[in-house]
Amino acid sequence: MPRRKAETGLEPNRRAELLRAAARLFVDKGFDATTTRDIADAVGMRSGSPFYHFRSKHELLKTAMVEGLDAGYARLLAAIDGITDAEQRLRVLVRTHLGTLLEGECHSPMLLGETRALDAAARVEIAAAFDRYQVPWQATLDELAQAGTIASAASPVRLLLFGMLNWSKHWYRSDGKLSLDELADSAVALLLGGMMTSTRPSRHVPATEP
Amino acid sequence: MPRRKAETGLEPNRRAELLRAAARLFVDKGFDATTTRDIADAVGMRSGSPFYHFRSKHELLKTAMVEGLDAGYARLLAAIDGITDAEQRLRVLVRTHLGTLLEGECHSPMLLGETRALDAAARVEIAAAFDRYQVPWQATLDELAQAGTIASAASPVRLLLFGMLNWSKHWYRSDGKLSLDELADSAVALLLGGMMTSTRPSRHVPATEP
DNA sequence: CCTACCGATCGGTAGG
DNA sequence: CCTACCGATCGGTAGG
Repeated sequence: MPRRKAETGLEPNRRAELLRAAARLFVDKGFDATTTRDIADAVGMRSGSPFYHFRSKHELLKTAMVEGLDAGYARLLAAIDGITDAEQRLRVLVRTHLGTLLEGECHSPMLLGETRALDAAARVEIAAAFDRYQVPWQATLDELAQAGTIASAASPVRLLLFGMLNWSKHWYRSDGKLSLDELADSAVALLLGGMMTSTRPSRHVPATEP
Repeated sequence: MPRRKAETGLEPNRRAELLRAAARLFVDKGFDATTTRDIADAVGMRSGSPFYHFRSKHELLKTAMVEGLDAGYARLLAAIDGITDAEQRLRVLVRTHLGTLLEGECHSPMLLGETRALDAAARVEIAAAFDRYQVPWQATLDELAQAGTIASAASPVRLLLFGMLNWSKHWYRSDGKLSLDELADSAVALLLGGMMTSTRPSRHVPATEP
Protein backbone atom coordinates (compact mmCIF):
# COMPACT_ATOMS: atom_id res chain seq x y z
CA MET A 1 0.00 0.00 0.00
CA PRO A 2 1.83 3.10 -1.21
CA ARG A 3 1.71 6.29 0.75
CA ARG A 4 -0.79 8.90 -0.38
CA LYS A 5 0.82 11.70 -2.26
CA ALA A 6 -2.02 13.80 -3.60
CA GLU A 7 -2.84 15.21 -0.19
CA THR A 8 -0.81 18.36 -0.52
CA GLY A 9 -3.88 20.54 -0.49
CA LEU A 10 -5.59 18.69 2.35
CA GLU A 11 -2.79 19.08 4.86
CA PRO A 12 -1.48 22.61 4.56
CA ASN A 13 -0.75 22.81 8.23
CA ARG A 14 2.50 20.99 8.68
CA ARG A 15 3.86 24.36 9.64
CA ALA A 16 1.37 24.68 12.46
CA GLU A 17 2.15 21.14 13.60
CA LEU A 18 5.82 21.98 13.69
CA LEU A 19 5.12 25.06 15.77
CA ARG A 20 3.01 23.18 18.28
CA ALA A 21 5.54 20.38 18.61
CA ALA A 22 8.39 22.84 18.95
CA ALA A 23 6.55 24.86 21.56
CA ARG A 24 5.83 21.82 23.66
CA LEU A 25 9.40 20.57 23.44
CA PHE A 26 10.87 23.98 24.20
CA VAL A 27 8.67 24.24 27.26
CA ASP A 28 9.48 20.73 28.47
CA LYS A 29 13.18 20.46 27.71
CA GLY A 30 14.30 23.99 27.03
CA PHE A 31 15.36 25.53 23.74
CA ASP A 32 18.95 24.40 23.76
CA ALA A 33 18.23 20.88 24.89
CA THR A 34 15.69 20.41 22.13
CA THR A 35 17.21 19.36 18.83
CA THR A 36 15.70 20.07 15.47
CA ARG A 37 15.65 16.29 15.09
CA ASP A 38 13.41 16.03 18.18
CA ILE A 39 11.01 18.43 16.54
CA ALA A 40 11.10 16.64 13.21
CA ASP A 41 10.48 13.30 14.96
CA ALA A 42 7.54 14.70 16.84
CA VAL A 43 5.70 15.42 13.61
CA GLY A 44 7.03 12.47 11.65
CA MET A 45 9.47 14.32 9.45
CA ARG A 46 13.10 13.63 8.61
CA SER A 47 15.82 15.63 10.24
CA GLY A 48 16.31 18.18 7.49
CA SER A 49 12.69 18.90 6.72
CA PRO A 50 11.80 21.46 9.36
CA PHE A 51 14.18 23.77 7.52
CA TYR A 52 11.86 23.71 4.57
CA HIS A 53 9.31 25.52 6.74
CA PHE A 54 11.56 27.62 8.93
CA ARG A 55 14.89 29.19 8.23
CA SER A 56 16.38 28.22 11.55
CA LYS A 57 15.70 26.77 14.96
CA HIS A 58 15.70 30.30 16.32
CA GLU A 59 12.97 31.32 13.94
CA LEU A 60 10.94 28.37 15.13
CA LEU A 61 11.23 29.63 18.69
CA LYS A 62 10.47 33.21 17.81
CA THR A 63 7.43 32.29 15.76
CA ALA A 64 6.13 29.88 18.39
CA MET A 65 6.38 32.57 21.03
CA VAL A 66 4.82 35.36 19.02
CA GLU A 67 1.98 33.24 17.69
CA GLY A 68 1.46 31.58 21.06
CA LEU A 69 1.27 34.95 22.75
CA ASP A 70 -1.17 36.26 20.17
CA ALA A 71 -3.33 33.17 20.48
CA GLY A 72 -3.33 33.62 24.25
CA TYR A 73 -4.26 37.24 23.81
CA ALA A 74 -7.21 36.30 21.61
CA ARG A 75 -8.34 33.76 24.19
CA LEU A 76 -8.07 36.44 26.88
CA LEU A 77 -10.20 38.91 24.95
CA ALA A 78 -12.83 36.30 24.23
CA ALA A 79 -12.94 35.29 27.88
CA ILE A 80 -13.41 38.77 29.31
CA ASP A 81 -15.81 39.95 26.63
CA GLY A 82 -18.64 41.80 28.23
CA ILE A 83 -17.42 41.56 31.80
CA THR A 84 -17.79 44.99 33.30
CA ASP A 85 -16.92 44.23 36.90
CA ALA A 86 -13.16 44.69 37.20
CA GLU A 87 -12.68 42.18 40.00
CA GLN A 88 -14.55 39.52 38.09
CA ARG A 89 -12.57 40.38 34.98
CA LEU A 90 -9.30 39.96 36.85
CA ARG A 91 -10.47 36.59 38.04
CA VAL A 92 -11.17 35.50 34.48
CA LEU A 93 -7.87 36.88 33.21
CA VAL A 94 -5.99 34.93 35.85
CA ARG A 95 -7.89 31.71 35.28
CA THR A 96 -7.58 31.95 31.50
CA HIS A 97 -3.88 32.72 31.72
CA LEU A 98 -3.29 29.72 33.98
CA GLY A 99 -5.25 27.55 31.60
CA THR A 100 -3.12 28.60 28.68
CA LEU A 101 0.00 28.14 30.74
CA LEU A 102 -0.73 24.82 32.41
CA GLU A 103 -3.34 22.87 30.53
CA GLY A 104 -3.00 24.00 26.92
CA GLU A 105 -2.55 21.09 24.53
CA CYS A 106 0.69 22.56 23.34
CA HIS A 107 0.51 26.34 23.43
CA SER A 108 2.18 27.82 26.45
CA PRO A 109 5.53 28.84 25.15
CA MET A 110 4.75 32.36 26.08
CA LEU A 111 6.82 32.14 29.18
CA LEU A 112 10.29 30.97 29.80
CA GLY A 113 13.49 32.90 29.71
CA GLU A 114 14.26 31.04 26.51
CA THR A 115 14.13 34.43 24.90
CA ARG A 116 17.75 34.88 25.82
CA ALA A 117 18.69 32.51 23.00
CA LEU A 118 17.35 35.02 20.48
CA ASP A 119 18.88 38.12 18.96
CA ALA A 120 17.69 41.66 19.56
CA ALA A 121 15.40 41.80 16.53
CA ALA A 122 13.49 38.69 17.55
CA ARG A 123 13.27 39.90 21.12
CA VAL A 124 11.68 43.11 19.93
CA GLU A 125 8.96 41.16 18.11
CA ILE A 126 8.27 39.08 21.18
CA ALA A 127 8.23 42.11 23.42
CA ALA A 128 5.65 43.69 21.14
CA ALA A 129 3.43 40.62 21.33
CA PHE A 130 3.77 40.58 25.08
CA ASP A 131 2.93 44.25 25.31
CA ARG A 132 -0.33 43.51 23.51
CA TYR A 133 -0.97 40.67 25.93
CA GLN A 134 -0.55 42.94 28.91
CA VAL A 135 -2.95 45.66 27.89
CA PRO A 136 -6.15 44.15 29.34
CA TRP A 137 -4.27 43.30 32.53
CA GLN A 138 -3.01 46.77 33.13
CA ALA A 139 -6.38 48.28 32.27
CA THR A 140 -8.06 46.02 34.79
CA LEU A 141 -5.47 46.74 37.46
CA ASP A 142 -5.91 50.47 36.85
CA GLU A 143 -9.64 50.13 37.35
CA LEU A 144 -9.16 48.19 40.55
CA ALA A 145 -6.75 50.78 41.86
CA GLN A 146 -9.14 53.59 41.05
CA ALA A 147 -11.91 51.78 42.86
CA GLY A 148 -9.59 51.31 45.82
CA THR A 149 -9.76 47.53 45.65
CA ILE A 150 -6.00 47.36 45.38
CA ALA A 151 -3.63 49.90 46.81
CA SER A 152 -1.71 50.55 43.62
CA ALA A 153 -1.57 49.57 40.00
CA ALA A 154 2.05 50.61 39.59
CA SER A 155 4.18 48.61 37.23
CA PRO A 156 5.74 46.27 39.82
CA VAL A 157 2.29 45.04 40.76
CA ARG A 158 1.60 43.71 37.30
CA LEU A 159 5.06 42.19 37.08
CA LEU A 160 4.77 40.55 40.48
CA LEU A 161 1.38 39.21 39.48
CA PHE A 162 2.74 37.67 36.29
CA GLY A 163 5.57 36.30 38.35
CA MET A 164 3.38 34.42 40.75
CA LEU A 165 1.29 33.05 37.90
CA ASN A 166 4.09 32.12 35.53
CA TRP A 167 6.27 30.55 38.17
CA SER A 168 3.58 27.98 38.77
CA LYS A 169 4.89 26.31 35.65
CA HIS A 170 7.75 25.10 37.84
CA TRP A 171 5.73 23.45 40.56
CA TYR A 172 2.11 22.98 39.56
CA ARG A 173 1.08 19.37 38.86
CA SER A 174 -2.24 18.89 37.15
CA ASP A 175 -2.51 15.52 38.87
CA GLY A 176 -2.06 17.06 42.31
CA LYS A 177 -4.64 18.06 44.86
CA LEU A 178 -4.80 21.67 43.83
CA SER A 179 -7.14 22.40 40.95
CA LEU A 180 -6.55 25.20 38.52
CA ASP A 181 -9.61 26.98 39.84
CA GLU A 182 -8.27 26.84 43.34
CA LEU A 183 -4.89 28.09 42.22
CA ALA A 184 -6.54 30.98 40.39
CA ASP A 185 -8.58 31.79 43.49
CA SER A 186 -5.48 31.77 45.67
CA ALA A 187 -3.67 34.12 43.34
CA VAL A 188 -6.56 36.54 43.09
CA ALA A 189 -7.12 36.41 46.82
CA LEU A 190 -3.48 37.16 47.44
CA LEU A 191 -3.64 40.14 45.14
CA LEU A 192 -6.90 41.50 46.47
CA GLY A 193 -6.09 40.73 50.06
CA GLY A 194 -9.30 38.78 50.44
CA MET A 195 -9.91 35.51 52.21
CA MET A 196 -8.66 32.29 50.69
CA THR A 197 -11.27 29.85 49.56
CA SER A 198 -10.98 26.11 49.63
CA THR A 199 -7.36 25.75 50.67
CA ARG A 200 -6.35 23.99 53.82
CA PRO A 201 -3.58 24.77 56.30
CA SER A 202 -0.18 23.40 55.38
CA ARG A 203 2.93 21.78 56.75
CA HIS A 204 6.31 23.27 55.91
CA VAL A 205 9.14 21.38 54.20
CA PRO A 206 7.53 20.17 51.00
CA ALA A 207 9.61 18.73 48.19
CA THR A 208 9.30 20.90 45.15
CA GLU A 209 11.16 23.71 43.44
CA PRO A 210 11.79 27.35 44.28
CA MET B 1 59.22 36.03 34.52
CA PRO B 2 58.09 32.41 34.96
CA ARG B 3 54.72 31.62 36.46
CA ARG B 4 54.62 30.82 40.12
CA LYS B 5 54.27 27.13 40.81
CA ALA B 6 54.70 26.72 44.54
CA GLU B 7 51.32 28.23 45.27
CA THR B 8 49.42 24.99 45.49
CA GLY B 9 48.77 25.46 49.17
CA LEU B 10 47.87 29.11 48.91
CA GLU B 11 45.11 28.69 46.34
CA PRO B 12 43.06 25.69 47.36
CA ASN B 13 39.91 27.28 46.05
CA ARG B 14 39.96 26.71 42.35
CA ARG B 15 36.98 24.50 43.01
CA ALA B 16 35.05 27.38 44.52
CA GLU B 17 36.03 29.64 41.64
CA LEU B 18 34.74 27.09 39.19
CA LEU B 19 31.45 26.89 41.05
CA ARG B 20 30.99 30.64 41.11
CA ALA B 21 31.83 30.98 37.42
CA ALA B 22 29.57 28.08 36.50
CA ALA B 23 26.70 29.47 38.55
CA ARG B 24 26.92 32.86 36.93
CA LEU B 25 27.11 31.39 33.44
CA PHE B 26 24.25 28.99 34.07
CA VAL B 27 22.11 31.86 35.27
CA ASP B 28 23.02 34.12 32.38
CA LYS B 29 23.05 31.72 29.46
CA GLY B 30 21.32 28.61 30.74
CA PHE B 31 22.82 25.22 31.50
CA ASP B 32 22.73 23.82 28.00
CA ALA B 33 24.03 26.93 26.30
CA THR B 34 26.98 27.11 28.67
CA THR B 35 29.91 24.98 27.58
CA THR B 36 32.47 23.51 29.89
CA ARG B 37 34.94 25.53 27.86
CA ASP B 38 33.10 28.73 28.82
CA ILE B 39 33.50 27.78 32.44
CA ALA B 40 37.14 26.88 32.06
CA ASP B 41 37.82 30.16 30.28
CA ALA B 42 36.08 32.13 33.00
CA VAL B 43 38.61 30.94 35.57
CA GLY B 44 41.62 30.77 33.24
CA MET B 45 41.80 27.03 32.86
CA ARG B 46 42.13 24.86 29.77
CA SER B 47 39.15 23.04 28.41
CA GLY B 48 39.76 19.70 30.07
CA SER B 49 40.67 20.94 33.51
CA PRO B 50 37.27 21.46 35.11
CA PHE B 51 36.92 17.69 34.94
CA TYR B 52 39.76 17.38 37.39
CA HIS B 53 37.51 19.03 39.97
CA PHE B 54 34.11 17.76 38.89
CA ARG B 55 33.10 14.52 37.31
CA SER B 56 30.73 16.12 34.85
CA LYS B 57 28.99 19.31 33.83
CA HIS B 58 25.88 18.02 35.57
CA GLU B 59 27.74 17.65 38.82
CA LEU B 60 28.89 21.24 38.49
CA LEU B 61 25.27 22.34 38.21
CA LYS B 62 24.05 20.19 41.05
CA THR B 63 26.82 21.32 43.36
CA ALA B 64 26.40 24.97 42.45
CA MET B 65 22.69 24.76 43.20
CA VAL B 66 22.99 22.89 46.49
CA GLU B 67 25.83 25.02 47.81
CA GLY B 68 24.23 28.21 46.54
CA LEU B 69 20.99 27.31 48.25
CA ASP B 70 22.76 26.49 51.50
CA ALA B 71 24.75 29.72 51.36
CA GLY B 72 21.50 31.60 50.80
CA TYR B 73 19.94 29.79 53.71
CA ALA B 74 22.81 30.79 55.99
CA ARG B 75 22.45 34.39 54.85
CA LEU B 76 18.74 34.22 55.60
CA LEU B 77 19.27 32.91 59.12
CA ALA B 78 21.89 35.54 59.85
CA ALA B 79 19.61 38.30 58.56
CA ILE B 80 16.56 37.38 60.62
CA ASP B 81 18.47 36.56 63.76
CA GLY B 82 16.69 38.03 66.75
CA ILE B 83 13.77 39.50 64.85
CA THR B 84 10.67 38.57 66.80
CA ASP B 85 8.09 40.56 64.87
CA ALA B 86 6.82 38.31 62.10
CA GLU B 87 5.97 41.08 59.65
CA GLN B 88 9.38 42.62 60.05
CA ARG B 89 10.95 39.19 59.65
CA LEU B 90 9.06 38.61 56.41
CA ARG B 91 10.31 41.92 55.14
CA VAL B 92 13.89 40.91 55.84
CA LEU B 93 13.43 37.48 54.29
CA VAL B 94 12.10 39.03 51.12
CA ARG B 95 14.79 41.67 50.90
CA THR B 96 17.57 39.18 51.62
CA HIS B 97 16.21 36.73 49.09
CA LEU B 98 16.05 39.40 46.41
CA GLY B 99 19.57 40.45 47.25
CA THR B 100 20.84 36.93 46.80
CA LEU B 101 18.87 36.56 43.62
CA LEU B 102 19.61 39.86 41.93
CA GLU B 103 22.75 41.42 43.27
CA GLY B 104 24.86 38.50 44.49
CA GLU B 105 28.36 38.56 43.00
CA CYS B 106 27.82 35.15 41.56
CA HIS B 107 25.56 33.10 43.80
CA SER B 108 21.99 33.04 42.62
CA PRO B 109 21.77 29.78 40.81
CA MET B 110 19.16 28.70 43.27
CA LEU B 111 16.44 29.40 40.85
CA LEU B 112 15.85 28.44 37.31
CA GLY B 113 14.20 25.43 35.89
CA GLU B 114 17.66 24.24 34.92
CA THR B 115 17.02 21.42 37.30
CA ARG B 116 15.30 19.57 34.49
CA ALA B 117 18.71 18.81 33.01
CA LEU B 118 19.52 16.69 36.06
CA ASP B 119 18.63 13.14 36.96
CA ALA B 120 16.35 12.11 39.79
CA ALA B 121 19.12 11.61 42.36
CA ALA B 122 20.48 15.11 41.85
CA ARG B 123 17.00 16.57 41.95
CA VAL B 124 16.42 14.95 45.32
CA GLU B 125 19.53 16.61 46.73
CA ILE B 126 18.44 19.98 45.42
CA ALA B 127 14.91 19.53 46.70
CA ALA B 128 16.32 18.79 50.16
CA ALA B 129 18.39 21.97 50.10
CA PHE B 130 15.37 23.94 48.99
CA ASP B 131 13.24 22.42 51.72
CA ARG B 132 15.75 23.72 54.25
CA TYR B 133 15.60 27.11 52.62
CA GLN B 134 11.85 27.25 52.93
CA VAL B 135 11.56 26.49 56.63
CA PRO B 136 11.94 30.04 57.96
CA TRP B 137 9.54 31.29 55.30
CA GLN B 138 6.78 28.89 56.15
CA ALA B 139 7.29 29.47 59.87
CA THR B 140 6.95 33.20 59.35
CA LEU B 141 3.87 32.81 57.15
CA ASP B 142 2.29 30.57 59.77
CA GLU B 143 2.86 33.22 62.42
CA LEU B 144 1.34 35.89 60.22
CA ALA B 145 -1.68 33.75 59.52
CA GLN B 146 -2.17 33.03 63.19
CA ALA B 147 -1.99 36.73 63.95
CA GLY B 148 -4.53 37.36 61.20
CA THR B 149 -2.17 39.54 59.19
CA ILE B 150 -2.62 37.31 56.19
CA ALA B 151 -5.69 35.27 55.44
CA SER B 152 -3.96 31.96 55.01
CA ALA B 153 -0.55 30.35 55.12
CA ALA B 154 -1.56 27.44 52.96
CA SER B 155 1.02 26.00 50.64
CA PRO B 156 0.02 27.93 47.51
CA VAL B 157 0.69 31.19 49.30
CA ARG B 158 4.33 30.37 49.85
CA LEU B 159 4.68 29.12 46.29
CA LEU B 160 3.01 32.18 44.85
CA LEU B 161 5.26 34.35 46.97
CA PHE B 162 8.40 32.64 45.71
CA GLY B 163 6.98 32.97 42.24
CA MET B 164 6.62 36.69 42.36
CA LEU B 165 10.08 37.08 43.83
CA ASN B 166 11.94 34.63 41.63
CA TRP B 167 10.31 35.76 38.42
CA SER B 168 11.87 39.17 38.96
CA LYS B 169 15.05 37.60 37.66
CA HIS B 170 13.47 37.89 34.22
CA TRP B 171 12.67 41.57 34.26
CA TYR B 172 14.46 43.38 37.07
CA ARG B 173 17.30 45.65 35.95
CA SER B 174 19.62 46.87 38.66
CA ASP B 175 20.25 50.00 36.59
CA GLY B 176 16.55 50.79 36.36
CA LYS B 177 14.47 53.19 38.40
CA LEU B 178 13.23 50.59 40.82
CA SER B 179 15.56 49.87 43.73
CA LEU B 180 15.74 46.51 45.40
CA ASP B 181 14.31 48.02 48.55
CA GLU B 182 11.33 49.33 46.64
CA LEU B 183 10.79 46.00 44.95
CA ALA B 184 10.91 44.25 48.29
CA ASP B 185 8.41 46.73 49.69
CA SER B 186 6.08 46.20 46.77
CA ALA B 187 6.18 42.44 47.19
CA VAL B 188 5.56 42.58 50.91
CA ALA B 189 2.79 45.13 50.46
CA LEU B 190 1.14 42.92 47.88
CA LEU B 191 1.27 39.98 50.23
CA LEU B 192 0.09 41.86 53.29
CA GLY B 193 -2.46 43.91 51.38
CA GLY B 194 -1.01 47.11 52.74
CA MET B 195 -0.33 50.37 50.95
CA MET B 196 2.49 50.60 48.45
CA THR B 197 5.32 52.91 49.30
CA SER B 198 7.34 54.96 46.87
CA THR B 199 6.01 53.65 43.58
CA ARG B 200 4.32 55.85 41.08
CA PRO B 201 1.32 55.21 38.83
CA SER B 202 2.12 53.51 35.57
CA ARG B 203 1.39 53.42 31.87
CA HIS B 204 0.53 50.15 30.26
CA VAL B 205 2.43 48.64 27.35
CA PRO B 206 5.98 48.44 28.66
CA ALA B 207 8.64 46.50 26.83
CA THR B 208 9.82 43.64 28.98
CA GLU B 209 9.19 39.97 29.50
CA PRO B 210 6.26 37.94 30.89
C1' DC C 1 9.53 17.20 1.95
C1' DC C 2 13.63 13.32 1.63
C1' DT C 3 18.61 11.71 1.11
C1' DA C 4 23.01 12.36 2.11
C1' DC C 5 26.16 14.85 4.09
C1' DC C 6 29.37 18.51 6.17
C1' DG C 7 31.72 21.54 9.38
C1' DA C 8 31.71 22.84 13.95
C1' DT C 9 31.27 22.09 18.54
C1' DC C 10 30.87 19.72 22.70
C1' DG C 11 31.41 16.69 26.89
C1' DG C 12 34.65 13.95 28.37
C1' DT C 13 39.16 11.08 28.66
C1' DA C 14 44.10 9.33 28.57
C1' DG C 15 48.28 10.03 30.14
C1' DG C 16 51.08 12.49 31.99
C1' DC D 1 46.05 21.07 36.07
C1' DC D 2 47.71 20.79 30.68
C1' DT D 3 48.09 18.55 25.94
C1' DA D 4 46.04 16.18 22.60
C1' DC D 5 42.41 14.01 21.12
C1' DC D 6 38.03 11.21 20.21
C1' DG D 7 33.25 9.91 19.38
C1' DA D 8 28.88 11.77 19.15
C1' DT D 9 25.77 15.09 18.07
C1' DC D 10 23.94 19.10 16.14
C1' DG D 11 22.23 22.94 13.07
C1' DG D 12 22.00 23.51 8.62
C1' DT D 13 22.53 22.77 3.35
C1' DA D 14 22.64 20.91 -1.53
C1' DG D 15 20.15 18.99 -4.79
C1' DG D 16 16.69 17.03 -5.99
